[in-house]
Amino acid sequence: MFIRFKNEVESVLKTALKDAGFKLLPIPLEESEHADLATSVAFRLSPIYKKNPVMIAGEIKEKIQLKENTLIDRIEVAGAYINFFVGEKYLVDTLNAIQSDDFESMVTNTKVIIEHTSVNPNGPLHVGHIRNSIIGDTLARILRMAGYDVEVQYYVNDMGRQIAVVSWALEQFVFDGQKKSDHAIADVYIKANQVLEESVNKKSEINTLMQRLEKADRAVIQRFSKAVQLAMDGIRETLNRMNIIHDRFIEESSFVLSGAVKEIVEDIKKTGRVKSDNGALVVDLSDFGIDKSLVLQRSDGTSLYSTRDLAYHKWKAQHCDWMIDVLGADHKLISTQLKLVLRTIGLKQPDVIIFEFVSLPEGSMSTRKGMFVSADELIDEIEKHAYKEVNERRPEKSEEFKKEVAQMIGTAAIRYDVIKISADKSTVFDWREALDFEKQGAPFIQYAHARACSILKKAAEEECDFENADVHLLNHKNEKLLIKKMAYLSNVIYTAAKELKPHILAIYARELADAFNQFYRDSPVLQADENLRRSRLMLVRCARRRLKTTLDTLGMAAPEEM
RNA sequence: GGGCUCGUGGCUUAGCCAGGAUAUAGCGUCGGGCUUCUAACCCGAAUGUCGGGGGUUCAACUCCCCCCGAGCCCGCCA
Repeated sequence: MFIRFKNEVESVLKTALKDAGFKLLPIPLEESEHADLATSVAFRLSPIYKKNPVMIAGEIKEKIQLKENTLIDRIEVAGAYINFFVGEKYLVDTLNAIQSDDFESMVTNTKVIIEHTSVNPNGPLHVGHIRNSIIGDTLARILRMAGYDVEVQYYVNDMGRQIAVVSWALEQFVFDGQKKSDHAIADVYIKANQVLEESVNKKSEINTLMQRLEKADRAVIQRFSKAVQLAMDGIRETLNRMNIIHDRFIEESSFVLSGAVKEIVEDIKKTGRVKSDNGALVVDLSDFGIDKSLVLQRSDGTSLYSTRDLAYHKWKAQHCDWMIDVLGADHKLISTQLKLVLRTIGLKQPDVIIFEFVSLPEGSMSTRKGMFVSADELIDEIEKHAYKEVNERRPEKSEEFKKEVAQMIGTAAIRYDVIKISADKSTVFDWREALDFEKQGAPFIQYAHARACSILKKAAEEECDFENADVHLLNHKNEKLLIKKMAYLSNVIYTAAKELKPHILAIYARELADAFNQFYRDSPVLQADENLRRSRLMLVRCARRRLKTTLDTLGMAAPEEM
């Protein structure tokens, strides 16, 4: 509903500006505590017309003509600001829209392929990787909510050097079948790297494996695929625990086997940018200000990650309208190179979301060195802590209930802590911080939802008929603020989708829960007189829906009781 | 050495791209609130040279330049 209000303000302002004889310029609109929407456009016009901005604001206000059925209730000039306020109609329309499940989606028929996580299958996901997964998954949910047709893909690296090392390692060391398979893979991978670091001969065994693979050697393909499967099974399980969903897993090798990699190398050669450098093929991008040329092919003829990634992106470009990749900060240069190459061969380029690194207090994480905190470890720990919390608060409940709730708030807490931080901030993983349930995180939001559910459950069935609920009775300050906050959701979804910034939804969720808690404190529902009680019940139902939608979009469970 | 990103109360953090009304919130600290729909809640207080310096502007956390600090990257790894 807020979007509609904003559009109306924009539209009447534009007309008023013209009618007052001012030049049209982009109208700055801001939300502030002084108004539902304010503009400082008079300040901008002031130097152009050499006129007092306060006078300009007055002149513009005079010319504003409200249409029928408008959401704008009143307009005030304060200093040089023009302030717009919503009225009762806005509140009524908002509740009606929520009642009829009418979410303003704004996009249709746009196919988006979003790729995220795509971690090498050489070990389990660690706490750095899940930043990628959580950003990607949340964004996918936001885009869907905004009306896009979204397909989420995991690009499986099943033929890089690291996988060659894993497949080699499986034959050198004992694989611990008792362990979760991705963790067991990491064990042998770490050992193999220790050995390889000291032995040149063994390194050449890896090279031989890579060459045989590129030539589609059956036995080698089998070996690699077995190694990849073991790791991927474990990775999928972890993703599943965190409610992270991929629609498709695309194997890197498929682009080599199908000939797509050879094809794209030819495409790129046609641009005249490809040179031979000591037998390797490199692409020159210096005219774009990138001094580092991109290596397409090793001197032994095998392809590289970037080459196969180019083939993958060509395929994606042909199958969607918008590509989004979520990548770690180490991919900044390579993703820029990839985009430029795609551009030179006339293909669509992806929007790349770069997230900065998560490191440990001891330094950066490395699967190869065995320096990491796995996502499984974190989930196990947080669920243990969550269980303790539930057990303290609801000792009377069943074991099953406690476990289920612990699980719901545990993974949500992880997701919230990760998503609330802007992607371009690097962070340091801290156990104490990660397991802290006192802060206003996911459980705070989930608790507001549970409170709403509890009220609704206690109200008798027949009372939940809201045909006759009178919205006009909801005139307490906090009731209005709650409705306004609910009206704002579509705007948050839209902005988060457009700017690819999922963290703003996390912040909104906390504000929405906060607004509900304010209402909860001041407006008793079940004890209120009949008509007021019905109105407030309806408000609770709407709030519950909004909280649930918000939690769903953040990939967090919405417990009815906790 | 070069490139990209970040630097906001003790700690974590929003706002910066599209400059404007007293700089956002959480944790922690201090004080208060459960006979009332779940206190995983609520209310109040203290705490800021928005890394430093210059510049642009009527107006700078926001834009430009320089410096300092941190992270990431800099061809045949991914």
